[in-house]
Amino acid sequence: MITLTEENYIKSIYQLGRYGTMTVSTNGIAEALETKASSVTDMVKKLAEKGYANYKRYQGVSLTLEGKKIAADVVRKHRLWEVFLVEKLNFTWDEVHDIAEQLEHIKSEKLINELDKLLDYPTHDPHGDPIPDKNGDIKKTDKILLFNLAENAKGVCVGVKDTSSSFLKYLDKHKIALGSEITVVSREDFDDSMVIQINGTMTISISQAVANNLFVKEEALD
Amino acid sequence: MITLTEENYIKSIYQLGRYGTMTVSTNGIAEALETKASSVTDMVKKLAEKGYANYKRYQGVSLTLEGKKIAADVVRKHRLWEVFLVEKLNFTWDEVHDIAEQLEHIKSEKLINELDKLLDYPTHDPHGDPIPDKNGDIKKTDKILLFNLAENAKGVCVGVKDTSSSFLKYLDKHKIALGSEITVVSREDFDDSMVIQINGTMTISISQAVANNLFVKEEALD
DNA sequence: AGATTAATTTAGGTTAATCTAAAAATAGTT
DNA sequence: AACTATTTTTAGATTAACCTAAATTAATCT
Repeated sequence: MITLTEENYIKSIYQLGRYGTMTVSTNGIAEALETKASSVTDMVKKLAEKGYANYKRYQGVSLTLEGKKIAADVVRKHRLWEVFLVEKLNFTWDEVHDIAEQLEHIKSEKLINELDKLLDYPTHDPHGDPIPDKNGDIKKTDKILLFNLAENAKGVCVGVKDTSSSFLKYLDKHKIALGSEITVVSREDFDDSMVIQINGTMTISISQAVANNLFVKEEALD
Repeated sequence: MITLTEENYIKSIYQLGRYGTMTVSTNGIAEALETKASSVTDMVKKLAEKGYANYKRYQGVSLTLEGKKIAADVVRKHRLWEVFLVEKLNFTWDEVHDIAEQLEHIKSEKLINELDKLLDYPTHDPHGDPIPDKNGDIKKTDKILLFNLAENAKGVCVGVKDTSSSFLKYLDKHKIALGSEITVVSREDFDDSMVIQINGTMTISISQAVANNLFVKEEALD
């Protein structure tokens, strides 16, 4: 049996280590989970004993195959619930994270499969993040940060890196949503800000912080 | 802040004490929660300290107003989720209890209100139990046990007392569901079994155990 | 390479929720 | 009313998850 806390640690290791492939530091986990490094050491030992993680002291942690399976499952549930909240219960994308954080731990295979069906098998959550399938596989898209688009280049908004409520509300305010077409009108060397046009209409100036937290899929120029 | 465990104890006290009005015994709670009486004593003290329960040693427990509010809220969530599982996710009434037991602890007022709306404000769960409203009030129906129906009397099935999977599957097998019309054809003094007719067609003999776990609303005779 | 800094681990302790076994209070019975 | 049985409570331990402070290992920088 796996506890809720263990699941959260495994999920963190999975996400910090780019879907479980890389090795993760004790401090990194501690920061992500808002806990202390010493607590992480304890837990990581336990996860290793249980066969969910590979761990040698001072060498960082990674997940075993079994650990990755568990992590992908939790992430799958988290993201499906987020879709549910937005699609069926009128939540906005900045409201769903904390609730999905609770719902991701509900245990029932039938529940999650039926939810998947109800939502018509979505591939991405409301923030554009991919939803792992039943086997834990995720479809990778070739998204890049808006910051890396050249002047005059065009892209479609496909995701956000920062999912904080304040950032998402900022995007809402400026009518930037998943699917919006963004054109880089000009870039400013001085402060790395850029002027962009949204869906061919509104033109605004955005800071480097914004451009570095918005994923786009680049489009061919006309 | 209230913990998951505290919520479960409060819910038990609420349900064992007929929606929080009566006093409940330590052993009763222990049995309901499959734990030991000594654990119950500890927890009940804590609940009293926190203002959720009234407790004097050796005198049993009851809920304060605040405790009742919390309990009703948990029960409301449990039953709404059960409706959701059956109505939207193709679950049968014998499958929903354990999952609702997990879902009832999810904390989000908006979530539960939106769920309520999605389900079109149901008043009863799939087993016929009433769903408390936002204020914790429940609509009481004048249901009686099938066992208490006289010969030739008619009733409509409105609920089950035993919600175990085996009992619910028994009912499914004999095509007894909420809303079914049941006529008492005859009663047997010897073993307290009775012969009933379901929806004017199928006639079967049921044991006292069955008749004592099925709630009906009596109908006037023709 | 040696010294300093940073990251990680160990040691020892705390809290919530549980348990067993023993003691105390209540309830039931003659 | 006294004795017995049952229920409930107390006392003392255990486990999971956490913490602080000190010790250790690794990384970085002259």
